[in-house]
Amino acid sequence: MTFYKDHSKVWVSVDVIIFGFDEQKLKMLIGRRQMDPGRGEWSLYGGFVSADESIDEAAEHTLEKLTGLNNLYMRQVGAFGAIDRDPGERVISIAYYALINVKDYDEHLRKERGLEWVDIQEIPPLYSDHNLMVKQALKKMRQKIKTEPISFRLLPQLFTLTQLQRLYEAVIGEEVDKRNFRKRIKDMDFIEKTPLIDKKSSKRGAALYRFNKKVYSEDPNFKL
Amino acid sequence: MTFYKDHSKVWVSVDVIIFGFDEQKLKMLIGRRQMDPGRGEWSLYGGFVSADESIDEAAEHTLEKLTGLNNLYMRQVGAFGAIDRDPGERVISIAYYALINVKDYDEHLRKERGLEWVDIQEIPPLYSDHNLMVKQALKKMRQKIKTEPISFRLLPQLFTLTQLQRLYEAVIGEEVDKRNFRKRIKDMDFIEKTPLIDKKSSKRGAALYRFNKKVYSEDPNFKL
DNA sequence: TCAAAAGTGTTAGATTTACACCCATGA
DNA sequence: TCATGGGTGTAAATCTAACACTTTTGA
Repeated sequence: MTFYKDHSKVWVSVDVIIFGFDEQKLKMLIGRRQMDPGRGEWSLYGGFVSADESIDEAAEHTLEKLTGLNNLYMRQVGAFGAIDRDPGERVISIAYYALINVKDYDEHLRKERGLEWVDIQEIPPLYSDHNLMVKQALKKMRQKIKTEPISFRLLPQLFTLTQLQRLYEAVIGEEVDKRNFRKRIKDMDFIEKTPLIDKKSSKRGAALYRFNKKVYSEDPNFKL
Repeated sequence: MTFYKDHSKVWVSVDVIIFGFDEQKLKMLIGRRQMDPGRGEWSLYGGFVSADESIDEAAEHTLEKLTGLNNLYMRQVGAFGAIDRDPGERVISIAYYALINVKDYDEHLRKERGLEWVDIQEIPPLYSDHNLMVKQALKKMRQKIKTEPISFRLLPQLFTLTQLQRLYEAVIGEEVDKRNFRKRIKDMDFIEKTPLIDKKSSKRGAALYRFNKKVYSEDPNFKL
């Protein structure tokens, strides 16, 4: 408290947008806000940043509290700081988005928390500026999915090319040509065909693929 | 102080990265830090977010204090919140970058403030995590310049195609073919040729162009 | 036997890249 | 007159987009 004491402090929170894919549509998790102000409104899940954690850690803790999962793909969307964005007090919030495979998410936990998966196309009005956060998160994610293989984070470990295509379409919001899509996938060495066949989705069966992280990280692009 | 009083507050600052173009190279403004901790280190210019301003306003105020200019192009880079990022106290900082035309910037003011234009290629170690902020800002800006006409913010109102090309090259960090570059510019209706000729840069003289904001905003892409 | 999803190539069009010379002028 | 930067077009290569039929098999 010695250096900056002439300046005032503010509350800083994180809000996490959790995207999931249910084989058809891109969805996100929202819940009814459990505290005042705004109790009962649809809202993102958030938490305050405390003194002993970085903002990224705060986001991870929030996400883990909510999903029971960690090590999920998560990226910062940005800081939101309009003076009156929160109807109660001055709070600056940093938004993050995370990607999960819906099946990894415990339905029991979901119900206990009173959370719902809602279609990206049908997001209701949310608390505070959360709709804006979601809009920006979607924009970032659409950008990302074109340059990085984040799709895998939204699918089971093994997936069919049709699943991958449906996901891609759901994210970018338009249909793509099957043959052209598969051609592009074939060029990506980090998407490996396995000898396994999925028989659930069709009578004929579809080859299961998986993401090979090692191959990807050796790619000149390396990230993750 | 009624709703969130169980949570602790933190200091929030903004740091502004000011990019400029001096006809040859992309540069940014840095100065010697005027306060403890870190007094004397090279640093971005920043300021604390006070209770009566949004974070965007805080950034604008900071920028105006620094340059005497307002209405500059500015975008948020993101929030930086490692616990010990600031050597003095816990401070979360939100970075912004702004674009200015170096000639609009008062040299007198620059000297008074003890600021220097440094080449993007030769940025010295900066205070705290400021190098990281700059790195991310550059990445964002390089992205942007490919999809939006932000170049104009770094050039005088009237400019030659060679200037525009030099700027573009300085930003993306590689040379481009003159004929191909000019072909692309010709397709952009919002870059208008004026009847004026610049005689400073060559004996023959080069046509001066200008950015037509109206045409651009009628473009299907509309932004700014 | 047939409905439903899987799988597979080719061609035309659009976009991108590479490349070299003449022009106008002030010094 | 010559050195300097301004200005211009074409062809090859690459990338993208459009498009339709055969296969497998469980019901």
